[in-house]
Amino acid sequence: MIQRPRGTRDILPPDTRLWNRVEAVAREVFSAWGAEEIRTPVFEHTELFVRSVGETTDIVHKEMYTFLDRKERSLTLRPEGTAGVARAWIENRMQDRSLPLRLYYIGPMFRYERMQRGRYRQFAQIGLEIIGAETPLADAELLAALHEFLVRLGFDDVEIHLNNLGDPDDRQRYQEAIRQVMEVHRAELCGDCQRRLDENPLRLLDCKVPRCQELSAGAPAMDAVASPASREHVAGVEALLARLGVPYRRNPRLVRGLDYYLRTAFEVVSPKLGAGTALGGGGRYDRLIADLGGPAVPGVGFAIGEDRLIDVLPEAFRLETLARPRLYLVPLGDAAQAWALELARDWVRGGVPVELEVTGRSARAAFKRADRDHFPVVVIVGDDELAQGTVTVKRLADGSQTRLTPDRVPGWWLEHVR
RNA sequence: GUGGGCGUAGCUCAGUUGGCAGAGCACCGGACUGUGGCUCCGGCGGUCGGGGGUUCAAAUCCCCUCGCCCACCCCA
Repeated sequence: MIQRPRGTRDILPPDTRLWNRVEAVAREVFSAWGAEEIRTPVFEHTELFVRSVGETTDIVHKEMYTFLDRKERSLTLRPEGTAGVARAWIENRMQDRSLPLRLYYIGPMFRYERMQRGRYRQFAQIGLEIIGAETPLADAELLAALHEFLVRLGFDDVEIHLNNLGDPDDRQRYQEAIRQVMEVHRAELCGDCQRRLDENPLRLLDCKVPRCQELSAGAPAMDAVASPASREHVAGVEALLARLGVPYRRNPRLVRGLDYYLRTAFEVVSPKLGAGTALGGGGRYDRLIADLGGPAVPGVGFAIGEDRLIDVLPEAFRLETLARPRLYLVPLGDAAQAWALELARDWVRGGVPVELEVTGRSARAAFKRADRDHFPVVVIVGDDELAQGTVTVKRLADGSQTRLTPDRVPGWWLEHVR
Protein backbone atom coordinates (compact mmCIF):
# COMPACT_ATOMS: atom_id res chain seq x y z
CA MET A 1 0.00 0.00 0.00
CA ILE A 2 1.15 3.52 -0.73
CA GLN A 3 1.64 5.49 2.45
CA ARG A 4 1.99 9.20 3.00
CA PRO A 5 5.53 10.53 2.86
CA ARG A 6 7.36 10.65 6.12
CA GLY A 7 6.72 13.77 8.13
CA THR A 8 3.41 14.53 6.45
CA ARG A 9 0.00 13.79 7.83
CA ASP A 10 -3.65 13.58 6.91
CA ILE A 11 -5.93 15.89 8.78
CA LEU A 12 -9.28 14.16 8.98
CA PRO A 13 -12.74 15.18 10.02
CA PRO A 14 -13.74 16.21 12.55
CA ASP A 15 -10.29 17.74 13.17
CA THR A 16 -10.59 19.74 9.97
CA ARG A 17 -13.23 21.73 11.81
CA LEU A 18 -10.60 22.80 14.32
CA TRP A 19 -8.32 23.93 11.52
CA ASN A 20 -11.07 25.82 9.80
CA ARG A 21 -12.16 27.60 12.93
CA VAL A 22 -8.64 28.47 14.04
CA GLU A 23 -8.01 29.94 10.61
CA ALA A 24 -11.34 31.77 10.67
CA VAL A 25 -10.44 33.35 14.01
CA ALA A 26 -7.03 34.34 12.67
CA ARG A 27 -8.57 36.03 9.64
CA GLU A 28 -11.11 37.77 11.80
CA VAL A 29 -8.66 39.07 14.38
CA PHE A 30 -5.91 40.08 11.98
CA SER A 31 -8.22 41.79 9.55
CA ALA A 32 -9.79 43.64 12.47
CA TRP A 33 -6.31 44.97 13.14
CA GLY A 34 -6.13 46.21 9.58
CA ALA A 35 -4.28 43.36 7.95
CA GLU A 36 -4.94 41.90 4.51
CA GLU A 37 -4.18 38.39 3.36
CA ILE A 38 -1.24 37.71 1.09
CA ARG A 39 -0.64 34.43 -0.75
CA THR A 40 2.79 33.68 -2.05
CA PRO A 41 4.14 30.58 -3.81
CA VAL A 42 4.86 27.47 -1.88
CA PHE A 43 8.22 27.24 -3.60
CA GLU A 44 10.74 29.95 -4.41
CA HIS A 45 14.21 30.22 -5.85
CA THR A 46 16.60 28.64 -3.37
CA GLU A 47 18.65 31.81 -3.33
CA LEU A 48 15.84 33.70 -1.61
CA PHE A 49 16.03 31.59 1.51
CA VAL A 50 19.79 31.36 1.55
CA ARG A 51 20.04 35.13 1.50
CA SER A 52 17.20 35.91 3.91
CA VAL A 53 17.14 33.14 6.46
CA GLY A 54 20.93 32.98 6.57
CA GLU A 55 23.54 30.64 5.23
CA THR A 56 24.75 29.42 8.60
CA THR A 57 21.33 28.61 10.02
CA ASP A 58 20.19 25.03 10.45
CA ILE A 59 17.20 25.72 8.26
CA VAL A 60 19.34 26.51 5.25
CA HIS A 61 22.12 24.19 6.23
CA LYS A 62 20.24 20.94 6.48
CA GLU A 63 16.48 21.40 6.55
CA MET A 64 15.50 22.68 3.13
CA TYR A 65 13.54 20.77 0.54
CA THR A 66 15.60 21.79 -2.44
CA PHE A 67 15.29 20.37 -5.95
CA LEU A 68 16.17 21.14 -9.53
CA ASP A 69 13.33 21.65 -11.97
CA ARG A 70 13.44 20.53 -15.60
CA LYS A 71 15.44 23.57 -16.60
CA GLU A 72 17.97 22.95 -13.84
CA ARG A 73 16.80 25.85 -11.70
CA SER A 74 17.29 25.35 -8.00
CA LEU A 75 13.99 25.69 -6.21
CA THR A 76 13.08 25.21 -2.56
CA LEU A 77 9.81 24.52 -0.79
CA ARG A 78 9.42 27.45 1.57
CA PRO A 79 10.68 26.71 5.08
CA GLU A 80 9.10 29.86 6.50
CA GLY A 81 6.84 32.66 5.37
CA THR A 82 8.55 36.00 5.82
CA ALA A 83 11.08 35.63 3.00
CA GLY A 84 8.39 35.08 0.41
CA VAL A 85 6.36 38.00 1.70
CA ALA A 86 9.42 40.25 1.55
CA ARG A 87 10.18 39.08 -1.98
CA ALA A 88 6.60 39.67 -3.09
CA TRP A 89 6.65 43.08 -1.47
CA ILE A 90 9.66 44.10 -3.49
CA GLU A 91 8.66 42.44 -6.73
CA ASN A 92 5.18 43.95 -6.72
CA ARG A 93 6.40 47.43 -5.77
CA MET A 94 4.28 47.48 -2.70
CA GLN A 95 6.22 50.42 -1.32
CA ASP A 96 4.09 52.48 -3.71
CA ARG A 97 1.11 51.81 -1.52
CA SER A 98 0.59 53.74 1.65
CA LEU A 99 2.71 52.43 4.47
CA PRO A 100 2.69 50.58 6.68
CA LEU A 101 1.03 47.55 5.24
CA ARG A 102 -0.17 44.78 7.48
CA LEU A 103 -0.18 41.37 5.81
CA TYR A 104 -1.16 37.99 7.11
CA TYR A 105 -0.73 34.56 5.58
CA ILE A 106 -1.82 31.02 6.32
CA GLY A 107 -0.26 28.05 4.64
CA PRO A 108 2.06 25.08 4.55
CA MET A 109 5.80 25.26 5.16
CA PHE A 110 8.39 22.55 4.65
CA ARG A 111 11.48 21.52 6.53
CA TYR A 112 13.38 18.31 6.07
CA GLU A 113 13.66 17.05 9.64
CA ARG A 114 13.24 13.88 11.59
CA MET A 115 9.74 14.10 12.96
CA GLN A 116 8.45 13.90 16.49
CA ARG A 117 5.57 15.45 18.37
CA GLY A 118 4.85 18.89 17.01
CA ARG A 119 7.48 18.62 14.34
CA TYR A 120 6.57 17.73 10.81
CA ARG A 121 8.13 18.03 7.40
CA GLN A 122 5.02 19.74 6.16
CA PHE A 123 3.45 22.02 8.72
CA ALA A 124 1.27 25.08 8.61
CA GLN A 125 2.06 28.54 9.82
CA ILE A 126 -0.16 31.51 10.47
CA GLY A 127 1.84 34.69 10.20
CA LEU A 128 1.40 38.43 10.40
CA GLU A 129 3.79 41.10 9.17
CA ILE A 130 3.78 44.85 9.59
CA ILE A 131 5.94 46.34 6.87
CA GLY A 132 6.94 49.97 6.73
CA ALA A 133 7.06 51.01 10.37
CA GLU A 134 10.06 50.99 12.66
CA THR A 135 8.49 52.24 15.86
CA PRO A 136 8.12 50.26 19.08
CA LEU A 137 4.43 50.96 18.64
CA ALA A 138 4.39 48.71 15.57
CA ASP A 139 6.04 45.87 17.50
CA ALA A 140 3.61 46.29 20.37
CA GLU A 141 0.64 46.33 18.02
CA LEU A 142 1.85 43.14 16.40
CA LEU A 143 2.15 41.46 19.77
CA ALA A 144 -1.23 42.80 20.82
CA ALA A 145 -2.80 41.25 17.72
CA LEU A 146 -1.03 37.97 18.44
CA HIS A 147 -2.21 38.07 22.03
CA GLU A 148 -5.78 38.84 20.99
CA PHE A 149 -5.72 35.89 18.63
CA LEU A 150 -4.61 33.55 21.39
CA VAL A 151 -7.17 34.97 23.81
CA ARG A 152 -9.91 34.42 21.27
CA LEU A 153 -8.91 30.77 21.12
CA GLY A 154 -9.22 30.59 24.88
CA PHE A 155 -5.56 30.38 25.84
CA ASP A 156 -4.72 31.64 29.30
CA ASP A 157 -1.40 29.95 29.92
CA VAL A 158 0.84 30.92 27.01
CA GLU A 159 3.79 33.19 27.61
CA ILE A 160 5.53 35.63 25.34
CA HIS A 161 9.27 35.60 25.83
CA LEU A 162 10.99 38.73 24.67
CA ASN A 163 14.59 39.70 24.03
CA ASN A 164 16.67 42.38 22.43
CA LEU A 165 18.91 41.00 19.71
CA GLY A 166 20.57 44.36 19.16
CA ASP A 167 21.47 45.96 15.87
CA PRO A 168 23.50 44.16 13.18
CA ASP A 169 26.82 45.62 14.29
CA ASP A 170 26.09 44.66 17.86
CA ARG A 171 25.74 41.07 16.94
CA GLN A 172 29.31 40.80 15.71
CA ARG A 173 30.60 42.43 18.85
CA TYR A 174 28.36 40.30 21.00
CA GLN A 175 29.47 37.07 19.41
CA GLU A 176 33.04 38.09 20.02
CA ALA A 177 32.27 38.96 23.62
CA ILE A 178 30.74 35.57 24.25
CA ARG A 179 33.54 33.83 22.51
CA GLN A 180 36.09 35.60 24.66
CA VAL A 181 34.35 34.85 27.92
CA MET A 182 33.58 31.24 27.08
CA GLU A 183 36.79 30.24 25.36
CA VAL A 184 38.37 29.83 28.79
CA HIS A 185 35.82 27.16 29.66
CA ARG A 186 35.97 25.38 26.34
CA ALA A 187 37.03 22.09 27.85
CA GLU A 188 34.13 22.10 30.30
CA LEU A 189 31.44 22.70 27.70
CA CYS A 190 29.38 19.95 26.13
CA GLY A 191 30.38 18.77 22.69
CA ASP A 192 27.64 20.71 20.97
CA CYS A 193 28.62 23.90 22.72
CA GLN A 194 32.25 23.51 21.77
CA ARG A 195 31.10 23.43 18.20
CA ARG A 196 28.76 26.38 18.79
CA LEU A 197 31.65 28.36 20.20
CA ASP A 198 33.20 28.33 16.76
CA GLU A 199 30.12 28.44 14.57
CA ASN A 200 27.44 30.39 16.37
CA PRO A 201 28.30 31.52 19.92
CA LEU A 202 24.80 32.95 20.40
CA ARG A 203 23.45 29.44 20.53
CA LEU A 204 25.51 28.71 23.62
CA LEU A 205 22.96 30.64 25.62
CA ASP A 206 20.28 28.28 24.49
CA CYS A 207 21.94 25.05 25.65
CA LYS A 208 19.95 22.90 28.07
CA VAL A 209 22.93 21.12 29.63
CA PRO A 210 23.07 22.38 33.24
CA ARG A 211 26.83 22.83 33.34
CA CYS A 212 26.76 24.86 30.13
CA GLN A 213 24.04 27.06 31.57
CA GLU A 214 26.11 27.70 34.67
CA LEU A 215 29.09 28.68 32.61
CA SER A 216 27.17 30.82 30.16
CA ALA A 217 25.46 32.60 33.04
CA GLY A 218 28.70 34.52 33.36
CA ALA A 219 28.45 35.72 29.79
CA PRO A 220 27.18 39.24 29.24
CA ALA A 221 23.56 39.67 28.26
CA MET A 222 22.92 40.83 24.73
CA ASP A 223 21.10 43.81 26.04
CA ALA A 224 24.21 44.98 27.88
CA VAL A 225 26.24 45.03 24.68
CA ALA A 226 23.48 46.19 22.38
CA SER A 227 23.30 49.69 20.96
CA PRO A 228 21.50 52.31 23.05
CA ALA A 229 19.04 52.77 20.20
CA SER A 230 18.05 49.10 20.24
CA ARG A 231 17.76 49.12 24.02
CA GLU A 232 15.51 52.10 23.88
CA HIS A 233 13.43 50.45 21.18
CA VAL A 234 12.82 47.25 23.09
CA ALA A 235 12.21 49.12 26.32
CA GLY A 236 9.55 51.05 24.46
CA VAL A 237 7.90 47.84 23.33
CA GLU A 238 7.92 46.54 26.87
CA ALA A 239 6.34 49.68 28.24
CA LEU A 240 3.53 49.44 25.74
CA LEU A 241 2.92 45.77 26.47
CA ALA A 242 2.83 46.52 30.18
CA ARG A 243 0.35 49.31 29.58
CA LEU A 244 -1.89 46.95 27.59
CA GLY A 245 -1.58 44.17 30.09
CA VAL A 246 -0.19 41.75 27.53
CA PRO A 247 1.77 39.25 29.61
CA TYR A 248 5.39 38.86 28.57
CA ARG A 249 8.66 37.87 30.12
CA ARG A 250 12.08 39.22 29.43
CA ASN A 251 14.29 36.31 28.44
CA PRO A 252 17.91 37.36 27.83
CA ARG A 253 18.76 33.88 26.59
CA LEU A 254 16.25 33.91 23.78
CA VAL A 255 17.87 33.32 20.41
CA ARG A 256 16.08 32.78 17.15
CA GLY A 257 16.88 30.43 14.33
CA LEU A 258 16.72 32.98 11.55
CA ASP A 259 19.47 35.48 10.88
CA TYR A 260 17.38 38.43 9.77
CA TYR A 261 15.98 39.34 13.17
CA LEU A 262 17.34 42.34 15.03
CA ARG A 263 16.24 44.32 18.05
CA THR A 264 12.90 42.85 19.13
CA ALA A 265 12.74 39.06 19.08
CA PHE A 266 10.16 36.91 20.78
CA GLU A 267 8.74 33.45 21.15
CA VAL A 268 5.36 32.19 22.22
CA VAL A 269 5.67 29.20 24.51
CA SER A 270 3.08 26.91 26.00
CA PRO A 271 3.62 24.90 29.18
CA LYS A 272 1.91 22.01 27.41
CA LEU A 273 4.61 21.76 24.77
CA GLY A 274 7.71 21.23 26.85
CA ALA A 275 10.81 23.35 26.93
CA GLY A 276 12.48 24.18 23.69
CA THR A 277 9.34 23.74 21.67
CA ALA A 278 7.90 27.06 20.69
CA LEU A 279 4.35 27.66 19.58
CA GLY A 280 5.52 30.53 17.48
CA GLY A 281 7.94 33.35 17.25
CA GLY A 282 8.98 36.45 15.46
CA GLY A 283 10.76 39.71 15.60
CA ARG A 284 11.93 42.79 13.79
CA TYR A 285 13.70 42.60 10.45
CA ASP A 286 14.56 46.13 9.40
CA ARG A 287 17.30 45.09 7.00
CA LEU A 288 15.69 42.14 5.29
CA ILE A 289 13.93 43.92 2.47
CA ALA A 290 16.99 46.03 1.66
CA ASP A 291 19.20 42.94 1.82
CA LEU A 292 16.97 41.31 -0.77
CA GLY A 293 17.46 44.25 -3.10
CA GLY A 294 14.42 46.28 -2.14
CA PRO A 295 14.08 49.70 -0.61
CA ALA A 296 15.19 50.29 2.97
CA VAL A 297 11.86 49.48 4.54
CA PRO A 298 11.63 48.10 8.09
CA GLY A 299 9.35 45.30 9.19
CA VAL A 300 8.24 43.23 12.10
CA GLY A 301 6.32 39.97 12.12
CA PHE A 302 5.54 36.65 13.69
CA ALA A 303 4.53 33.17 12.68
CA ILE A 304 2.81 30.60 14.79
CA GLY A 305 2.79 26.89 14.12
CA GLU A 306 -0.78 25.91 13.41
CA ASP A 307 -0.15 22.23 14.03
CA ARG A 308 1.27 22.94 17.45
CA LEU A 309 -1.42 25.48 18.20
CA ILE A 310 -4.11 22.92 17.52
CA ASP A 311 -2.22 20.34 19.55
CA VAL A 312 -2.52 22.45 22.71
CA LEU A 313 -5.83 24.13 21.96
CA PRO A 314 -7.88 24.88 25.08
CA GLU A 315 -10.44 22.18 25.76
CA ALA A 316 -13.39 24.56 25.73
CA PHE A 317 -12.61 25.75 22.22
CA ARG A 318 -12.03 22.20 21.10
CA LEU A 319 -15.32 20.90 22.50
CA GLU A 320 -17.33 23.82 21.22
CA THR A 321 -15.91 23.33 17.75
CA LEU A 322 -16.26 19.58 17.68
CA ALA A 323 -19.84 19.54 18.95
CA ARG A 324 -21.84 20.36 15.87
CA PRO A 325 -25.45 19.31 16.28
CA ARG A 326 -27.25 18.02 13.22
CA LEU A 327 -30.77 16.84 12.69
CA TYR A 328 -30.90 13.18 11.69
CA LEU A 329 -33.64 12.52 9.15
CA VAL A 330 -34.65 8.90 8.69
CA PRO A 331 -37.04 7.79 5.96
CA LEU A 332 -38.72 4.44 6.60
CA GLY A 333 -39.92 2.60 3.55
CA ASP A 334 -39.60 3.39 -0.13
CA ALA A 335 -42.58 5.72 -0.26
CA ALA A 336 -41.08 8.22 2.17
CA GLN A 337 -37.68 8.56 0.56
CA ALA A 338 -38.38 11.23 -2.03
CA TRP A 339 -40.35 13.22 0.51
CA ALA A 340 -37.49 12.98 2.99
CA LEU A 341 -35.03 14.32 0.44
CA GLU A 342 -37.35 17.21 -0.24
CA LEU A 343 -37.72 17.93 3.47
CA ALA A 344 -33.94 17.79 3.94
CA ARG A 345 -33.47 20.40 1.23
CA ASP A 346 -36.14 22.68 2.68
CA TRP A 347 -34.77 22.46 6.20
CA VAL A 348 -31.20 23.03 5.07
CA ARG A 349 -32.48 26.11 3.27
CA GLY A 350 -34.10 27.07 6.54
CA GLY A 351 -30.73 26.95 8.29
CA VAL A 352 -30.97 23.53 9.89
CA PRO A 353 -28.00 21.20 9.43
CA VAL A 354 -29.48 17.89 8.31
CA GLU A 355 -28.08 14.47 7.81
CA LEU A 356 -30.36 12.36 5.68
CA GLU A 357 -30.21 8.63 6.26
CA VAL A 358 -29.56 7.30 2.77
CA THR A 359 -28.68 3.68 3.43
CA GLY A 360 -32.23 2.45 4.03
CA ARG A 361 -31.36 1.02 7.41
CA SER A 362 -34.09 0.01 9.81
CA ALA A 363 -35.52 2.32 12.45
CA ARG A 364 -33.80 0.31 15.11
CA ALA A 365 -30.43 0.54 13.39
CA ALA A 366 -30.96 4.22 12.73
CA PHE A 367 -31.56 4.94 16.40
CA LYS A 368 -28.49 2.99 17.37
CA ARG A 369 -26.47 5.11 15.02
CA ALA A 370 -28.11 8.29 16.22
CA ASP A 371 -27.14 7.40 19.74
CA ARG A 372 -23.56 6.56 18.86
CA ASP A 373 -23.03 9.67 16.78
CA HIS A 374 -24.69 11.94 19.32
CA PHE A 375 -27.41 13.34 17.15
CA PRO A 376 -29.61 15.39 19.46
CA VAL A 377 -32.72 14.90 17.35
CA VAL A 378 -34.09 12.17 15.10
CA VAL A 379 -36.88 12.86 12.67
CA ILE A 380 -38.77 9.88 11.32
CA VAL A 381 -40.80 9.98 8.14
CA GLY A 382 -42.64 6.83 7.11
CA ASP A 383 -45.99 5.73 5.83
CA ASP A 384 -47.87 7.14 8.83
CA GLU A 385 -46.26 10.54 8.51
CA LEU A 386 -46.79 10.55 4.78
CA ALA A 387 -50.48 9.86 5.26
CA GLN A 388 -50.92 12.58 7.88
CA GLY A 389 -48.54 15.17 6.47
CA THR A 390 -46.62 15.46 9.72
CA VAL A 391 -43.21 14.23 10.83
CA THR A 392 -42.17 12.49 14.03
CA VAL A 393 -39.58 14.44 15.98
CA LYS A 394 -37.76 12.75 18.83
CA ARG A 395 -35.21 14.18 21.20
CA LEU A 396 -32.61 11.64 22.16
CA ALA A 397 -31.66 13.16 25.47
CA ASP A 398 -34.98 12.56 27.22
CA GLY A 399 -36.78 10.40 24.69
CA SER A 400 -39.62 12.87 24.25
CA GLN A 401 -41.43 12.69 20.93
CA THR A 402 -43.92 14.87 19.08
CA ARG A 403 -45.50 15.28 15.64
CA LEU A 404 -44.95 18.47 13.70
CA THR A 405 -45.85 19.76 10.28
CA PRO A 406 -42.62 20.01 8.22
CA ASP A 407 -42.68 23.79 7.96
CA ARG A 408 -42.48 24.10 11.74
CA VAL A 409 -39.33 22.02 12.04
CA PRO A 410 -36.73 24.79 11.48
CA GLY A 411 -38.36 26.94 14.14
CA TRP A 412 -38.58 24.02 16.51
CA TRP A 413 -34.91 23.24 15.93
CA LEU A 414 -33.82 26.76 16.67
CA GLU A 415 -35.89 26.87 19.81
CA HIS A 416 -34.94 23.47 21.22
CA VAL A 417 -31.45 22.79 19.98
CA ARG A 418 -29.58 25.92 19.01
C1' G B 1 22.06 13.73 11.13
C1' U B 2 22.79 10.77 16.32
C1' G B 3 20.80 7.38 20.18
C1' G B 4 16.76 4.25 22.12
C1' G B 5 11.81 1.74 21.84
C1' C B 6 7.91 -0.50 18.93
C1' G B 7 5.15 -2.86 14.36
C1' U B 8 -0.25 -9.30 15.15
C1' A B 9 -8.17 -7.69 12.92
C1' G B 10 -10.67 -0.77 12.21
C1' C B 11 -8.79 0.14 17.80
C1' U B 12 -6.30 -1.91 22.48
C1' C B 13 -3.54 -6.05 22.91
C1' A B 14 -2.57 -11.79 24.04
C1' G B 15 0.01 -15.56 21.47
C1' U B 16 4.06 -20.93 26.03
C1' U B 17 10.65 -24.45 24.55
C1' G B 18 9.22 -22.79 16.78
C1' G B 19 3.50 -26.80 16.02
C1' C B 20 -4.21 -25.10 13.22
C1' A B 21 -3.46 -16.96 14.25
C1' G B 22 -6.80 -15.42 19.15
C1' A B 23 -9.64 -12.08 22.86
C1' G B 24 -12.02 -7.56 24.16
C1' C B 25 -13.96 -3.28 21.99
C1' A B 26 -15.91 -1.41 17.35
C1' C B 27 -18.83 -2.52 12.89
C1' C B 28 -23.17 -5.24 10.35
C1' G B 29 -27.45 -8.38 11.27
C1' G B 30 -31.03 -10.92 14.47
C1' A B 31 -33.84 -11.77 19.17
C1' C B 32 -37.41 -6.81 19.18
C1' U B 33 -41.07 -6.86 10.79
C1' G B 34 -41.46 1.75 12.68
C1' U B 35 -37.89 3.74 18.03
C1' G B 36 -31.41 4.38 20.88
C1' G B 37 -28.39 3.44 25.50
C1' C B 38 -28.74 -2.77 28.79
C1' U B 39 -28.52 -8.08 27.57
C1' C B 40 -27.94 -12.45 24.55
C1' C B 41 -26.91 -14.79 19.72
C1' G B 42 -24.74 -14.73 14.89
C1' G B 43 -21.68 -12.50 11.06
C1' C B 44 -17.84 -9.50 8.73
C1' G B 45 -12.89 -8.62 9.45
C1' G B 46 -5.57 -10.86 8.94
C1' U B 47 0.20 -10.39 2.88
C1' C B 48 1.25 -11.43 11.72
C1' G B 49 4.70 -3.99 8.31
C1' G B 50 7.64 -5.86 3.68
C1' G B 51 11.63 -9.08 1.53
C1' G B 52 15.09 -12.91 2.18
C1' G B 53 17.32 -16.93 5.20
C1' U B 54 17.36 -21.31 8.84
C1' U B 55 13.72 -25.42 9.58
C1' C B 56 9.55 -31.03 8.27
C1' A B 57 7.21 -26.54 10.29
C1' A B 58 8.36 -19.30 11.61
C1' A B 59 3.95 -14.23 14.41
C1' U B 60 8.09 -16.71 17.25
C1' C B 61 15.10 -17.61 15.44
C1' C B 62 18.80 -14.75 11.92
C1' C B 63 19.80 -10.79 8.10
C1' C B 64 18.02 -6.69 5.29
C1' U B 65 14.33 -3.08 4.59
C1' C B 66 10.00 0.18 5.37
C1' G B 67 7.01 2.63 8.90
C1' C B 68 5.76 4.73 13.70
C1' C B 69 7.05 6.72 18.65
C1' C B 70 10.58 9.08 22.13
C1' A B 71 15.05 11.79 23.17
C1' C B 72 19.13 14.77 21.14
C1' C B 73 20.17 18.59 17.46
C1' C B 74 17.04 22.50 15.99
C1' C B 75 12.66 24.77 15.41
C1' A B 76 6.66 26.07 13.99
